[in-house]
Amino acid sequence: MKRISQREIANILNVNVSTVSRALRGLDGVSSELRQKILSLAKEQGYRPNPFAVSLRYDTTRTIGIVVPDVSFNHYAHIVKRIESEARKEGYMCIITDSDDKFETEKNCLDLLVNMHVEGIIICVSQETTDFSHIQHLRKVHVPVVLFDRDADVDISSVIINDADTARQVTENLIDSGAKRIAFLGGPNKMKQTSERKHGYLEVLRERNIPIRKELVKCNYISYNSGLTDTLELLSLPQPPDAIIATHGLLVTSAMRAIESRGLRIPDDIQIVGYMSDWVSEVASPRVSFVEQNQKEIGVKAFKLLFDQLNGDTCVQHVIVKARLETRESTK
Amino acid sequence: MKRISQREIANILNVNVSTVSRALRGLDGVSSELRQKILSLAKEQGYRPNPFAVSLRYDTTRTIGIVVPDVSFNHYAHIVKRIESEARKEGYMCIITDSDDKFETEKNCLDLLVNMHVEGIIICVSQETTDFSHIQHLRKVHVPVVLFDRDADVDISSVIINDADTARQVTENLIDSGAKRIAFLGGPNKMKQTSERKHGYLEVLRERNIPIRKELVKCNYISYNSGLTDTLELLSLPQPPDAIIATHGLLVTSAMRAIESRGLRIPDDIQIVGYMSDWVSEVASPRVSFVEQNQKEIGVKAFKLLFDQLNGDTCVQHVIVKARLETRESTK
DNA sequence: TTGAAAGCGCTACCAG
DNA sequence: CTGGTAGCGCTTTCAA
Repeated sequence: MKRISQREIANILNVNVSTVSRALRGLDGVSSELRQKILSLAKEQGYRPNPFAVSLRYDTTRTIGIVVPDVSFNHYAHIVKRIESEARKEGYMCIITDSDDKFETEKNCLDLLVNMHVEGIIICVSQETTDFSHIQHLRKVHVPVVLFDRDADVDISSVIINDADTARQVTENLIDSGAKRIAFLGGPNKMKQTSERKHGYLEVLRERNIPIRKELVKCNYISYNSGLTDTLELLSLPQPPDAIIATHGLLVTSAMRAIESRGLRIPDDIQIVGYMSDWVSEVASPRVSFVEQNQKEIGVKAFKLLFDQLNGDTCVQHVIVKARLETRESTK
Repeated sequence: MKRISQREIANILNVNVSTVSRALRGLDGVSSELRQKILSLAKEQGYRPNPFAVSLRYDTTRTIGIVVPDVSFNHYAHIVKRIESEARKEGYMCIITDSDDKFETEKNCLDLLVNMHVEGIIICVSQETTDFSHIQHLRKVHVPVVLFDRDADVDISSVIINDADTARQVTENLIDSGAKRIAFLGGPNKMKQTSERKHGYLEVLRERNIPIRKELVKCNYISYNSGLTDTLELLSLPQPPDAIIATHGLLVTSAMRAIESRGLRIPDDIQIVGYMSDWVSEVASPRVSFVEQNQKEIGVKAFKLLFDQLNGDTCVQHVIVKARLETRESTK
């Protein structure tokens, strides 16, 4: 019981394939009785158009590619899920790839996607990515690209949150609740996301005349282990921090473990605020005050930007999705 | 700068496409100098084979479909990620769909996948699914299927964990640590996964001569809210439970919230064990004793089962991935 | 060693 | 209203 094709339907009914094609697509030029016969046979035999033949014919794949540092990470999983559903509404399929937050793997992902002839790509670059030439190359071969979550000073459309601004909110909030020595736990300094957030943090410290102590700023590779190590170092300082800002979910959870391992209480001994998803904040105990990033909107906007480009819009757009601090129990 | 095709290469070099095709694929029958010319031109022009033409030609799509109740849920995200990487090793692409844990959406997902002419499908059915005819239908149209995580008494290959056995381990462990009134928080009774786990739980109670109190067994729709409601009801009983077994991540976290809202302490006032991913257990506080489900192995085995079928193996296999209790801080 | 032609499933165009 | 045909990019078979 193989799948039936238009040609086979045509043969059975002794008509031409082109007639079958028209009938199946509801085009004019087929008598209604013949159309009925064709449609009912197609239905009976479970006819499904072959999308590969259609793609080949139209030279269009109706497929887009997604690259994320880790699909199983809550934040990205939610964004990807939303991009998918938006894409499907417009008849696009998604190919999802995982760069493992590594530059080399990211290049492989893009290569795979280009091989698959995707019509566009939505990507959150790896934390290692400082050279964007592989992405800019995509535009040369006419593959529209949208960056999200992490962008850079390149001429490519992007969707990010108001990074510096949220860091300001967080820092001010901590100061207002009595924190004197706020530590900053970020990603690599070369990531614009990190530098922006750090900038917001430093700005507020300056405004409030709080001395900036660079031993309280830890910007290293983002991973659970480095978060653990960095936090333990912070807690071992002669004057340890009484608050921590962590710019990534992994850094939040690892920092909390480090704090716990030292027998300190949150928020009494030390406060913590993280950039993390609401759901993870809710699971943690105490619930973590967090920067709500609205993954749904990021997903929607990212697809929209790509969709516009797919439809011929050539201007580069930078969308800022407003994120805001949500206080829970890890701050005073 | 359009993508270049074999024909164009052939035209430029004044040779035939078939020669180009052979050269590009490294087949015999091309002089090495001509092959060199072809390869270098292809490279220079960034030639990429059109996978749609190849698929059409071979009548094979090298694509498989995945259906899960919620891609953004940690447990499934990890399994999907693993299936993807296994599939890629064998040259298969994955189309990932999300049934939202609903029967109707699940049918739509399958329809979409069949339309895309996937060569096989790996699916975790929704909690609403009791009728498996839509899945059995797939076999009629020669689309191999593998169930995972949740199976049923149907003649389809599957990968699940040792459900009843893990429930036994959990129950025994709780009894040994002094629990007298163990509640069971499960999914719908019609789900085999639930009934198996419940069976293990009840069996141990009988063996240990512990009276079975049916008000301690709550098997309803799986959701955060129902978990909350059910747990609050449990805690309001004249003789509330001193331990809870929760068979789904959502039920674990909601139960913990309910417990917290009543001002009870874990594990002193009430113990809890959950079927959840290690990562979520690690984030929670106290760390939750959990049934380690080894998502990687589930993913690997699920793809292997499908791959075997794709290669002509017709026998139905049921694989049991050994899960085991990992005790943390939520039990004594 | 190279070329020519057919065909995968579908659609578009032109003819009857 | 219906049929015939060419062609999307690729591979395969047969012929030169």
